Amino acid sequence: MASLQSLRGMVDLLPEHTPLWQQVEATARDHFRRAAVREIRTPLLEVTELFARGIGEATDVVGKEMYTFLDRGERSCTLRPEGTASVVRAAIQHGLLSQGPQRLWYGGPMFRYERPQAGRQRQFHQIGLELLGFADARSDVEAIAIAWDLLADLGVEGLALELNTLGSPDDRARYREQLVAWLEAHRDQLDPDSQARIHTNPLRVLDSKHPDTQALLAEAPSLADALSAESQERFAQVQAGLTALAIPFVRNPRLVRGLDYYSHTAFEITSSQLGAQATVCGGGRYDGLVQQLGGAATPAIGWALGMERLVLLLSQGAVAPPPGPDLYVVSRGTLAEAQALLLARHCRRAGLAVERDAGGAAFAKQFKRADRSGAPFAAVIGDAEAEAEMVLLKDLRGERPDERLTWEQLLQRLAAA
RNA sequence: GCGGGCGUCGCCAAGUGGUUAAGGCAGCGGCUUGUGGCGCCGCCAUUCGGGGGUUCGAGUCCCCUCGCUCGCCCCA
Repeated sequence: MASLQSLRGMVDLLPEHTPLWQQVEATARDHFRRAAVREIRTPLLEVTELFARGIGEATDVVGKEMYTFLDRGERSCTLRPEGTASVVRAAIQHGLLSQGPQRLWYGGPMFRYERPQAGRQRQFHQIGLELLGFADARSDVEAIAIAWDLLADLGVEGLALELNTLGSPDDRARYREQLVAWLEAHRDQLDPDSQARIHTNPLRVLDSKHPDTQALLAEAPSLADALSAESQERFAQVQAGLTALAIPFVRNPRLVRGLDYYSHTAFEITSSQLGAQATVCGGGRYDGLVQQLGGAATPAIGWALGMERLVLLLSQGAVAPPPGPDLYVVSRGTLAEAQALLLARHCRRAGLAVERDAGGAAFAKQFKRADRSGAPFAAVIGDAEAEAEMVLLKDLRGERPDERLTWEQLLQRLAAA
């Protein structure tokens, strides 16, 4: 085939699917508005170092999934693989944080060079929340609640909130040492992937899907035991807060998350109906990131929600057929066709959705197209109507007889319909 | 990066080595030159993702390649 195609993993969203996306976006916007969260938009392209430093060199995202290239100035640029690093960078760059805590949301395409599969594309879309400058456990609860309520309001069912704590950076460092030592001692019993991660990303080993490794891990030192009293108390507060809001959750001690910047609360909202890529929304606390990217030490929590996966869940229900226009204008004759364009504009200015037949076709054909457009009414202008500056209103769905009307009468009739 | 499945018209789809590649939907034209939804008639793939090979002969067999898809990995 000589014809051009979209790049692998880059998906077109066709007109029949955009209404559902628009509905999700509108609902999300409304939830953010009600939660006093403001939108921020950042570039799709950033210097590579932002992600290398922010997400972590050892992560899969940075190590093998980034769209990175040299621009004409020989700078290494990367198409953003996630949103948080960019938002934090922008907040630092523009001094947002010196104006107090920031409640921000963002949305848009992200890029990860992976093998596509169900619920996974190379260009995909996220909506995300970032609460910058909030340290309290209550902000963790609030962030999660915003995601939970949004999903519930959209009518997604069968979701599970999985919750874990990664502890403070100190807890994590201490635990990491214990874990590495233990993994080292059992190296030969681990699967190859896990062996490779012992030093680069030991916590990820805990989440290995390998059955043998998983069985072995039952003996490993647990993160929970390494937590300081403060971290434990903090985690208890988060759980109590969720319980107070009647948001059900499941503790998952193996939930680690792939990005380096997380600490304390980590969570995922999953659905069993998504196939292998079950996470709809994932996030957590990242108290160290702002500082790591050159800002003042600032606690923060956030999450990102995968639009494609969410839409996948939503479209498992019945999809409403796209609405047709309010009016379809049919015309024949030179004068009439000129008037049809004027009439269409007149009605559009009055707020109606109007489709005008390209004209030229046989009259019968035009009515056929009018019918298929889904419009409830057709406005007919022929030579006779054009001379008199009238239109014939035809009821395409009901039994009402044709009416000969002036343009203003037409608008009134349609407004009443 | 590694496995499995698949690739015939815009969509669905028959066809399993033998002359001209069914059919349905959509589209276009007509029956009906100012009136649609139903019906009827006609048109709509020199070609089976692409390239090689086997054969007298290939959409049908073999090889390579590209793409789609599901899974691993990872994550939204």
